[in-house]
Amino acid sequence: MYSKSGGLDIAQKIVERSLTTNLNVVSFTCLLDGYVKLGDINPARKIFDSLKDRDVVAWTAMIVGYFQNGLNNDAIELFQSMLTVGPKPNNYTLAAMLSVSSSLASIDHGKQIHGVAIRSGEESSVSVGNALVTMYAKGGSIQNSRRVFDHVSWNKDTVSWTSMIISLAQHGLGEEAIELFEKMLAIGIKPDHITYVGVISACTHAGFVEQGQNYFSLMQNVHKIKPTHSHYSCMIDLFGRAGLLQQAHNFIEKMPVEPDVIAWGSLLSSCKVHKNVELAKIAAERLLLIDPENSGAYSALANAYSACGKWDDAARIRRLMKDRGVKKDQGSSWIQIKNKVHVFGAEDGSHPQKDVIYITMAKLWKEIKKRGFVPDTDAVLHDLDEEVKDQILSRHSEKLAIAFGLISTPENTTLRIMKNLRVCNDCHSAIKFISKVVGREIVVRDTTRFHHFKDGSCSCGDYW
DNA sequence: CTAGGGTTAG
Repeated sequence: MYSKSGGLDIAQKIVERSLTTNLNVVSFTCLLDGYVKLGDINPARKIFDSLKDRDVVAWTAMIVGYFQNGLNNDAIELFQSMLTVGPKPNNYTLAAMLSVSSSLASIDHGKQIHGVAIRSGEESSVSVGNALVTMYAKGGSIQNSRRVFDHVSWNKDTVSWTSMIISLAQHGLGEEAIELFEKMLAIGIKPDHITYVGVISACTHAGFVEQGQNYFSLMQNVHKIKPTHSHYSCMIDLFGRAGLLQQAHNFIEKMPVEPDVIAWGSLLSSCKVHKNVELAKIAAERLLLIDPENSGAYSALANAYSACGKWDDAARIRRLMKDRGVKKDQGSSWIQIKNKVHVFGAEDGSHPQKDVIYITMAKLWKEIKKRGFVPDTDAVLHDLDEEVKDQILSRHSEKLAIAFGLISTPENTTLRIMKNLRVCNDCHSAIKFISKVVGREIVVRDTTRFHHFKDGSCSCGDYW
């Protein structure tokens, strides 16, 4: 029965357990956890429901199970019933719930869990502290991350330092991230392979190519960490974003492991930024060999062609993509106003206040163009009239979310926007202007990082 | 038996 899909391990675990303990909560929680690891959440829940004496570990295992299988709402629901009818959450439970919070649209939930952690005296537990640092950073407040890191009295370990370094890097504070890494080394905390992913990526986003290379050597020679695919990809990204495409290409061709999707994807996106069609073709072809379903490869390749006006080639790629049935993910942005999350797609006409939103955006669009903003019509993938392109750009989801935020909040309020994809070039430039025109701070969360727009510039220093 | 940190892209 357990012979397939790794089930043998579970069976073995149970047998071992039942030899050393009585066959009760512990063994069943072990079984529950086994199902969770296989992604079989329903049988896991059945076991949980059938348990008579659920202890804190069983509750936590079930909550974690939901989280790891992407079922945030179920995790939250179960945690809430744990608070009323279950045992007191421990540091494992709270750390897991903070991870759940990190992936939500609003920071409020995370703050509530922080409150629970303080009241139960778990704030200074390492795992809770680490999760707090990440939760606040992903929620947009790097200040709060730093506050936890610096002022909560706790025994910080490698994960703590790594979390803070990565958080700083994601907020465009590459120099501070590197400073912190140096401090970490100075006081004798050992970096591990993930620390180095963060450090090299910090160098990448700060444009420190040479320093990134030095750290890559340090990692191998001093800390004896063997580079993984992640590190090689980080290095390609380091060269590529800096525009050193030849170096990036050399690196990928001669690195000692087979380049993966991320490696080629990274090179491809750099080719797009620096408009190198020839290399983009090579990268995209190699990428599609490994992963023919990769919508990003088609889009990026089409994008590279569009960027230099090769419309026919761009159209050919889009057709190929369609023929192969590969779907492009739709971009969407959302903003929380009071207790409601408002979601926008590109050219979204579904919001009840769409008219006011469009009018607001049109006004802003005019105003920022007057101040020198030039729409990046190259970013539009089709061969259309400039005027139509212009309108498509002005209705990207993040711009609509911002327009809505502006009319729904008092002056000077910081706007916090979330987006499911990377912010496009045009939006990035437009939002800089908007922040200046309306005198507001606008924080936009990408899939992976933060942009703090203020007074006409962005924290990423346009290096993202 | 339960926990915390990750690089590309759309």
